[in-house]
Amino acid sequence: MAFDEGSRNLNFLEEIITKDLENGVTESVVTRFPPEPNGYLHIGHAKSICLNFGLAKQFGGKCNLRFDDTNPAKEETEYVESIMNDVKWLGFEWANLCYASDYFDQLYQWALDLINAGKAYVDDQSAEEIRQKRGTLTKPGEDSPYRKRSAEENLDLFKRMTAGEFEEGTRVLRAKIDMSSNNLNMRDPVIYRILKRSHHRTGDKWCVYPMYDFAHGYEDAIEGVTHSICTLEFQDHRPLYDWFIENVDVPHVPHQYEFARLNLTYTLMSKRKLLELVTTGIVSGWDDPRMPTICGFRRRGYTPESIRRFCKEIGVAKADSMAEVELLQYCLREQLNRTAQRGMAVLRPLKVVLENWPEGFVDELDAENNPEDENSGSRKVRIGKEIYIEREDFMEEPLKGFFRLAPGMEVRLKYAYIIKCKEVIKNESGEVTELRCTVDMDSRGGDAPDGRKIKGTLHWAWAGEAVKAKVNLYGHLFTLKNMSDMEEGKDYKDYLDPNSLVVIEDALVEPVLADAKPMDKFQFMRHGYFCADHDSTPEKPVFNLTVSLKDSWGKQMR
RNA sequence: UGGGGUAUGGUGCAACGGCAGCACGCCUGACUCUGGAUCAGGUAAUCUAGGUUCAAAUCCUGGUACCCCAGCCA
Repeated sequence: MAFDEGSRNLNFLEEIITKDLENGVTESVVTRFPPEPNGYLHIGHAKSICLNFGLAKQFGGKCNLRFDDTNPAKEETEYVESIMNDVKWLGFEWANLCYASDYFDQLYQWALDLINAGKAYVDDQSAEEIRQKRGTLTKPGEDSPYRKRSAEENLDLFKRMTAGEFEEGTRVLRAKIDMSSNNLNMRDPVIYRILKRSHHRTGDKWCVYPMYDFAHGYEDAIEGVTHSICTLEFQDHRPLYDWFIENVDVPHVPHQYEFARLNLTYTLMSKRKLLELVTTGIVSGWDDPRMPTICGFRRRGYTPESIRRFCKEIGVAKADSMAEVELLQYCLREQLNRTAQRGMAVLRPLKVVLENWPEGFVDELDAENNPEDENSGSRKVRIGKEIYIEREDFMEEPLKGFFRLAPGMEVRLKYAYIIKCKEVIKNESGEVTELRCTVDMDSRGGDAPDGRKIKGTLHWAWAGEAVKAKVNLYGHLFTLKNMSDMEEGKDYKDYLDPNSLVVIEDALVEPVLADAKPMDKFQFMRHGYFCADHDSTPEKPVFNLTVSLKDSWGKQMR
């Protein structure tokens, strides 16, 4: 029996680590999260972050944040800052902050070692020639005519490449492995290319830069990484990863393991396409609340806890899979229900006049801040003769099962009084513009003195102190559940949901909500969770819909 | 048509030769001053064909389907 009862139910990575620790393959665990600073982090990265930092923490090890900045053509400082910020926000601390570029000297030395050992050569072929001679999936490649160069000649040429003597694209350094390998990655992969670009950290020091396959394992070796965790598409690269490690003297031998990346319904995860959404102005920026970026989720009002919880709930395996956004939303609601301050906001106001309300009278009532949290206390809400209710809480001809307001029907105003609809006032075009109701003045607090049951309870806003607010209602950016199911000839832009953002300019919110500080989170009762946008002010409050409440009536209506 | 992977309810993950389980979703019902939350219940799965075994999701053999690989990207 390989495992006792206590070690059951581990995911495959935990199993590997547990075994390695038990068998003395390693004494402690070192992982790393290795983003390329060429874009913003998204929810897919969050899975990797939770795995790498989480595993290290779980086994008492360390996890480094390492920028894999080997391609100066694509990388920028703006991205490294956003990445650090996002990782911290998610709640993780790195043991060391590392950059692949810090290892360029060592990497270069190892390249020289490979050349000296006859295991790397300078190829003068063009990119096109190299591609053609690589062969195909079914046909082996051909050796380069430059493959047999002497170590001396290779050394000379490579040093001259490094000195900037040759133009970009004219020469590369390749590993000498096997042009007939079934694994295309082993067909003499390019390991250094000439790039006359300024690097965000090393400036103009280099004009040759290492390729990912060559560099990555060495970076792990330098940092003492024990378990180098990456996504499935690198499985074919593992023999190469091992080859580089085996063919020079490294301080430590790391191993690579692969897991299935996250796919999410209604969500695009491609860095390139996300960049395009930003640059074409389809969204307002990387942190548009509809973006699946970490900063997008943050601005949308998601919490780091909920994202971590989600990453835990989806688990980790090697089978391609598609997680449902509903699970993410569940994780968020689960937390916000316990923690979010409640408030009343009327998104689409309909005026209601309480006909028998004493003229000039203003009542003040207690309202719980959060019924799920007994320590949250209460606040005062005030009410007078003229109030507003939600337009959709009134139906002139109520459908079966509609237990809100309708002519002749009674309903309770949350925390306040029971009212009854007496009269419907419309404008010339037949639109309902105002309701005339009577109020049961003996029902203060919400309970009928005669004990009659009132099924419907509505949220409301008193005209005397409600504050006008802007509310952004966000939904899925795309209409397609599985974005890889796009029809032939169609583009992801063909699936944009025109209603992914609905702006409400004149919602009415109670005063506590208007006082919100940017990023404060609330439950707008009977609507959902909202957070104050980062440019919200008490004079002009702006709220973003984070996630709606579950709505069984609305579902029934659909 | 080469190589590398993966197949368990609608979705995601367990079960490591011994009663297929958990979560989300969905559907009932109870309760409710949020049609929320909560509570109780229900629905629903081992890709396929053989074989080994008292016993197979698990082991063996043969199929099938899907994903990845022909960047001087990572």
